[in-house]
Amino acid sequence: MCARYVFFSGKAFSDQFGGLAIPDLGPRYNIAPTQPVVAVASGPEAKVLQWGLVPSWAKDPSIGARMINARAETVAEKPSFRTAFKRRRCLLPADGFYEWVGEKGHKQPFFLQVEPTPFAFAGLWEIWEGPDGYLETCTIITTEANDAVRPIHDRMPVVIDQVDYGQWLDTAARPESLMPLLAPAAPDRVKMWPVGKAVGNPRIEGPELIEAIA
DNA sequence: CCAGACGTTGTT
DNA sequence: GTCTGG
DNA sequence: CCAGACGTTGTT
DNA sequence: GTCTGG
Repeated sequence: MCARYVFFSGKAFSDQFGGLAIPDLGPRYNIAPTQPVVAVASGPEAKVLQWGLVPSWAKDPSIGARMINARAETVAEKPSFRTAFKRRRCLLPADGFYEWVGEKGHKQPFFLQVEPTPFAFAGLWEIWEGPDGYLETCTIITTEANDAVRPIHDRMPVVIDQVDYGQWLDTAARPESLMPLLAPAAPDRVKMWPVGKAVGNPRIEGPELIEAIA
């Protein structure tokens, strides 16, 4: 899964979009569900979205906290995601993410990167209309882990390559043509190392969170 | 027909 | 133990 | 994912 | 909003 990630700066990512202005929320070393995140939607258009997709039909937006990931294998069919998969795909820029290994009480966090950085997660976004206005939210698509990640986890976030940004954000793209983009990244692009347990607390933030430990 | 679900992950 | 919030 | 709450009434 | 279960 992908439930915590890192995004240092919009500058390098902006260059990948020919200078598109990216909102500055960072640098962030511990982005957690329900928090605001940077995304690029079709256009391309940069947006700030709340992490945790709230379907348009939801009665209560609290469901978003449990919709932080969508499975690539079923995203085109699931009622919560299929509308966004057809019409509201996005890219979520990132410099890395975290996974935890081991049993509760003894979990060891790892920091993982997919080179070259920054990279972009495949995401979906949605609009929810509540009594106090509109809420725009998003989710990160996951797929099976590649050989590099599998030793620590069986799922990983989908990374869209720069060459495929246009296709992923093309509102006219046929859903079938998008499925090949939802494959795991090549194993040799993944770098990972163990980090301190402080990252577990979503209120702790800072570059020391991604420093390798012995 | 209406009522109720609609999700992922990890763990057991 | 389980659910909610970040 | 982990951290933190998990409840009501009355009073200040 | 749409689908499934009763």
